[in-house]
Amino acid sequence: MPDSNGASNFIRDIVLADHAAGKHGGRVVTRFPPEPNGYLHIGHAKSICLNFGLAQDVPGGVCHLRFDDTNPTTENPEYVQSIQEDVRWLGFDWGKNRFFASDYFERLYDHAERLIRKGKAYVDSLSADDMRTYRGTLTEPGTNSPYRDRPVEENLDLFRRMRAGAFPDGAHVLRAKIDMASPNINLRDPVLYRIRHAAHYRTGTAWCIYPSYDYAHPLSDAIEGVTHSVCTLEFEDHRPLYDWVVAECETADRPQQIEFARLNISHAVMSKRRLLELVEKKLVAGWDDPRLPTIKGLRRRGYTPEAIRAFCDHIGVGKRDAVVEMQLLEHFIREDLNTRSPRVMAVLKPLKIIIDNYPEGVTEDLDAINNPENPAAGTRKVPFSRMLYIEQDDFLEEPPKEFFRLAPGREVRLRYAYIIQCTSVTKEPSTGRIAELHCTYDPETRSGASQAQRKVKATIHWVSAAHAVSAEVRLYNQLLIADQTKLPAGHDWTTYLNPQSLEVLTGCQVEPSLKDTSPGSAYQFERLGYFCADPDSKSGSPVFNRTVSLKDAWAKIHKVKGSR
RNA sequence: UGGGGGAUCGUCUAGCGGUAGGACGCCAGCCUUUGGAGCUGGCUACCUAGGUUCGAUUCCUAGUCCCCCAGCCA
Repeated sequence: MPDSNGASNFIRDIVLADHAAGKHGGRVVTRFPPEPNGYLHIGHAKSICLNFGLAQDVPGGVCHLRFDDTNPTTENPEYVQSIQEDVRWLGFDWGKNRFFASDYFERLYDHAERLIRKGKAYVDSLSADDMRTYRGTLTEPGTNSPYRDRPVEENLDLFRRMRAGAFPDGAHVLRAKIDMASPNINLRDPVLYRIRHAAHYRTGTAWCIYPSYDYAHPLSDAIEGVTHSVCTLEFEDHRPLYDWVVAECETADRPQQIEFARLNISHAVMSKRRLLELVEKKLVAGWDDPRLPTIKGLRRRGYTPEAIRAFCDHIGVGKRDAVVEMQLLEHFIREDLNTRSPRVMAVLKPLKIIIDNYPEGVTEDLDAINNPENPAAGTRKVPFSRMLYIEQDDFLEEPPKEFFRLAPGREVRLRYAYIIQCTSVTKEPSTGRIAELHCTYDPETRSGASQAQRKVKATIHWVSAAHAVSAEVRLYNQLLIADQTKLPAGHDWTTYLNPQSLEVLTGCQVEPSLKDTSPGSAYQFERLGYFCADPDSKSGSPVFNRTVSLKDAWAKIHKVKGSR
């Protein structure tokens, strides 16, 4: 069923059909089940939008937030905290339905003993290496472990002693007794429990055996009454095992696993392993570095939850591997910010100009439109005075044919102000670099005045030198790698990172209205792009992160396109 | 050469028996107190080969290619 934009969501179709047919008694319960071993990224956003969206699609639908914390060595409370913040920030609410797989450890254990009694699970004492050998290969069947036929009582005794801490790590595991000859390797007696003498961030040292994903996940779903358990494609092979666990444990609820294709974004580092490596090697400032596609990184860049949700809605939910272009994500943040972000003037690389015929000590407050797309945003006053800054790129001493901005003798309009003419160029004696420009202005050309309609070939932005606020601007690129899916074997992927991923511009001049900007708010700097006042900046002066440039703005500026 | 999935514009994605639509992107033009935004027009696709059919992207058959699986990770 196509949504407003035409993107498909086959899982929604299934859920809607099940709901209409009265399956599961008409209940719809989904869950977002992150392992708290890292920060959430845009790929998780797809899953979050999907699962919470499904619950919203039917009356009475609910979506749980469940932490799949069955591996004590990788998980910690910081991640739990950040995950919750991000889900909320994205605009979703799990209400009272926050769960932890670790809360089910006792019940999971009970079910395991029952499986043993049913003869459906056994304690294996093979080493990890031997177990691998016995498992066979993709093309050859496995072999039964010599421990496979241990009597139930011995299994029970061993398993209880495993729990009691009688054995070191790796001495034994609990395995499901299914079929060592199955063509599906996941069914060749998968491990249900392993011994790990490690402290868990929630259960401490209460346990030294921990359930595996394949055992804990389906059971946790069933315990919570989840009806539709949505996961990614790589778990398709696990579905028979998922169903086996649910069936053999004879739970009241029988959840259904449905798989979809995970999100890939071109040129973005999306694997948790790599993100963690970037953070740990301090190649980025942290999980919230604006160069990362983490939710927190996107937030610092000025991405809005609305834009991310619209993006997730647009890309659809299917089963084919797909790589979405970064430009599509950027399109959605532009579209969103275009309607809501105020336009302001800022000069990233200042060039001082002096209006020689403008009186000294005089300041005019000129009216500027806050958002042409939204008249309700109103206007603001921008101070104008004798000494101004313009963008270095807006002046060329020897302009080529196609350059229509300021040059010696040339006229140009200052946005919301006057038409000025460049009369002379002053250079630094030592370096020969341009120090400042002298200009004259035409008083009749002020906005609204008699000559205001006079046409000139270009309009440029500016700020008053005496009133401007000095700011730091950080131009972030995404961290690029050559091809995230086809990294040559044996290469250190970090060598593929974009070396120009961060450019810090100090001494930028922004209009005074930005002096006390609220953290996290986004602006459109005229012609320069969208910028977000860094939500977490500790600096005294304003710091702006580039959200995304105006569409192709940089390329066009440098192309010095011809007349308009 | 085992099993499980998947193949429609450059990219995502509709159509599921009547010869392909949308979005991103790109190109051209219009407009503009910035070249942004907006507007107009254009661009390129049904994996291959057979078959069924008046007619197939849609059905059948055989291939091809891509992805996933041999953690006591999730």
